[in-house]
Amino acid sequence: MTDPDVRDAIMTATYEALCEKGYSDLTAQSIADRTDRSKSALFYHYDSREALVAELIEYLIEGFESRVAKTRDQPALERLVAFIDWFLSAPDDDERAFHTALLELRAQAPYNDVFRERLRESDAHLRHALVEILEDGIEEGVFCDHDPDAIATLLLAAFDGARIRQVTLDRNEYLETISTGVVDHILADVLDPDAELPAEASFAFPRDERLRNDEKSPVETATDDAEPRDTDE
Amino acid sequence: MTDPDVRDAIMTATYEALCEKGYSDLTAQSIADRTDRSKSALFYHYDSREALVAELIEYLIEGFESRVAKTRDQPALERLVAFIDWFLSAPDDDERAFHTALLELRAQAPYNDVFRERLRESDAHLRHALVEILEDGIEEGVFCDHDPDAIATLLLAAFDGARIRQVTLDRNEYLETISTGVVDHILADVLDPDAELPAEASFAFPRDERLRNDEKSPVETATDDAEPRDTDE
Amino acid sequence: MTDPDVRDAIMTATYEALCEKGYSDLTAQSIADRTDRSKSALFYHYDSREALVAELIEYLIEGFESRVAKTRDQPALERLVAFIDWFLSAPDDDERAFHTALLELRAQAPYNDVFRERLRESDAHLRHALVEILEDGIEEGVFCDHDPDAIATLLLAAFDGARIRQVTLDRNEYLETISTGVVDHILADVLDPDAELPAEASFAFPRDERLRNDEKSPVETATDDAEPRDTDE
Amino acid sequence: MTDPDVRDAIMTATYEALCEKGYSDLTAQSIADRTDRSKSALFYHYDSREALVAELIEYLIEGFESRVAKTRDQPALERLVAFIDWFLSAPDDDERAFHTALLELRAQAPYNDVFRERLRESDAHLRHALVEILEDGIEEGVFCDHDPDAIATLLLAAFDGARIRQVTLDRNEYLETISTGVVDHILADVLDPDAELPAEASFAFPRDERLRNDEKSPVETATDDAEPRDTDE
DNA sequence: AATGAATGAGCATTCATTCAT
DNA sequence: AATGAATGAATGCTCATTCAT
Repeated sequence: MTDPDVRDAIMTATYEALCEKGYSDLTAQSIADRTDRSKSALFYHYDSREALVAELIEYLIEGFESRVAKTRDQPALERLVAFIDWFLSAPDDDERAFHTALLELRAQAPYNDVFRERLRESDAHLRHALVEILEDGIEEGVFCDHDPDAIATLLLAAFDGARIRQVTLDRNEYLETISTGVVDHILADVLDPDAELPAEASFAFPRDERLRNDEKSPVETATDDAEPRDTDE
Repeated sequence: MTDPDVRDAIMTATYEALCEKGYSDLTAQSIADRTDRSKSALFYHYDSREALVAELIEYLIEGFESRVAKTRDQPALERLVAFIDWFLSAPDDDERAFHTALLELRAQAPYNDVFRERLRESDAHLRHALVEILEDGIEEGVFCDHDPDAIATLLLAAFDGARIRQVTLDRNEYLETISTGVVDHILADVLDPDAELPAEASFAFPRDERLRNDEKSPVETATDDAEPRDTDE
Repeated sequence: MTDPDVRDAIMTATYEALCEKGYSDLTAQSIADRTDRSKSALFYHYDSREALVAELIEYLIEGFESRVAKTRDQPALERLVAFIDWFLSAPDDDERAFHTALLELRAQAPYNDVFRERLRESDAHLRHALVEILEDGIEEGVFCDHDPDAIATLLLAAFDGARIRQVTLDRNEYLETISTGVVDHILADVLDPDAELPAEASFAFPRDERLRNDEKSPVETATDDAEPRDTDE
Repeated sequence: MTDPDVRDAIMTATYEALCEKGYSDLTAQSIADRTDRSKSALFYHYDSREALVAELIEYLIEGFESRVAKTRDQPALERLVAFIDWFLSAPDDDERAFHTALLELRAQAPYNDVFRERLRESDAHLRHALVEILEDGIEEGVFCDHDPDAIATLLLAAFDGARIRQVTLDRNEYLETISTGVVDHILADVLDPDAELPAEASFAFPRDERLRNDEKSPVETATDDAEPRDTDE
């Protein structure tokens, strides 16, 4: 199978191209451009453009898992607040671009079994992370007894709905309204009367370090030098 | 301006093509095929494929508005239950196809000013309809005093999040969980202690009659894989 | 046959559209836009777009003839200088646009019998006008005896060559070089030793008054209102 | 950069297609048809149809240059006569087709910066070749002292004007008249009294061997009217 | 492992022209 | 005399994918 370094390189390129172009404008060339390999190399390592993107979802899940793992030693309430924050605070440009592209990807899932399967897996991990927080919180006594699954489902729906509205309508203001609503109407019902939700997260849910594009190397777009295209002799 | 009958015909065709093909596979030809006109006729009436779709959103808003109007004489609680039902009950195949296509459209909004503007308008109408119900309910005394705008925003987020999960992950089960959660955790907080949410809607939120495809005339083309989209885009 | 006023209107519109768009971008619509009639009306009066343009050449010839007629009472040398001036002085923007478009038209002649026939006719008139000047000059004694036909042919070639270079290479400087060369090397040979070519024309070769676009009515191009194209409902 | 053989093949195909179809009927397909490659291959090597044609002009210039180089050892008067002959003798069908197409191209220059730039370059080379002849002639003592630049400009104008009339009006007879006129009225003035212009060229200005279409392989397509363009654009 | 070259299928859009009214 | 609506034919260009090397 593909060398992990090569995989990293291709996945990062795919991620960046996806963020910059969006899914429907994502071309094999635009991925290759962000790589020091050729377009053909992509197809050598992956069967199709679709497979490339499916693999990216997988890659992102792995990243998510390892980041969740890093926070497991924190108290449940802290983790919950960090999670909400991660989901519902106004994104910077890079995050926004990613969510935008991810939404496009999700929108393809109904037509694409492979994507759907990967996204289900991703959903499972996300839900699991939240359920874990809720269960740990019950154990820690900061949550009253409740059905963590059902609450997680409801929370994720609200979070997702917040995001889709923010991204598609360009309305950041919804995020805070929903964040407040979630706390007041949903979390209020599961929080132990003696516990209190921290007003602010004591730590930030970590970013995926593999995808940090440290050096914003702008990809030349005008004259694509991957192809001959000789204008002058 | 285009003859209303022609507009109806084109909009219906656009709607059907969109549902069957999805947005990214929506071609001018696929719309024309569902019309007794030629592809060129489409461009005679509308500037571009994009304009055609933008107009469809407008058309759907008009339909939504007139359907909302029809329910204004109902009591607030009934309307609320009907609204939730409309949003959160398991869709039939046609509805599902529509939601799927609509999600694709929304996913394009970040890249497309025209769509975004239309979708904002659509969002405003949807929110307004919900706010209206909540306000009427306060007046009728079935809701305690609260901020209808904030609650509407929260509800719509939860609804939308439910839908996107159902559609993209093919998980109908989420719908009911979220429906129950919404009622128990959000509506419970705004319902007047003396009032009770009907267990079931006494009327169904009406469908858009203009788009009822009575006769499922399968479009046939030579090499056309008549099957609704399947693999990848 | 078509009412002369209508013909004038259509011909003027054709002329203007041709100048503004060039021949290869000349569309029936662009002509109709410069008319208070519809595109269909054009086809009612003329068989085809080609016929429209062919008729324009005819129309221009008529104009040329009547302008030549106006100068027949002038002395040959004055007429010659005016003619050279008309041909070889730096054109203003409108003239340049016309010459540019006309060149395109001429370039189509090898492929188009109708155009070729009309342009031959036009050439004949032009040559005749020049020959007439030369013959009158011989009679007036300002030219020594020579073959007016041959000289006219040579002069027109030089003029035309000057123009094509000026227009296609955007090199106005060629015009003066050639003008001087024509006078020094060609006209010097036919001028009577006692006669002298005026340094400057005493009158300007007249313009075609029918085509003076007095009011530069800018044609709206963006949203063509000749078609429905309803963007919003 | 594209393999020289491939470039040759594509340029030859472009040349042939241009001659046969003319510029306004020149389609990417018509070029590909004259190649053993696909239409897409064209776009792999060149950015656009326009770039293809621009490159052809470049290619022709290279050819011209190398052919000029081959004649530099001839005496100036011989070269001049060969040059005039090349320009002003009645063309065979292939040459005529080429001049026709080239005229169309030149007619596009005012609208097309890329073409204009290339054609300016081409003009510079042509002028330079003529100036060189005149300068060499002065040095050789066969021309009296004169301004080679001005004379070259005048000659080229006359030549070009002769050609455009011949091509667009289908009047070969003009060529000889102008040829004679040029000799009698222009060259007579610069020729040294002791020198004499050869009545006939001792060698022919060479053809571009790369473009010799040895085997007239008629391109066949299903509905293709194989006949060279005929009616209107 | 990697690539340069090539390709075929696909698609939005334009436009001269027609025709019923 | 005139038009709005409609159309069919045509075309440049894109892109995932293949394959010989």
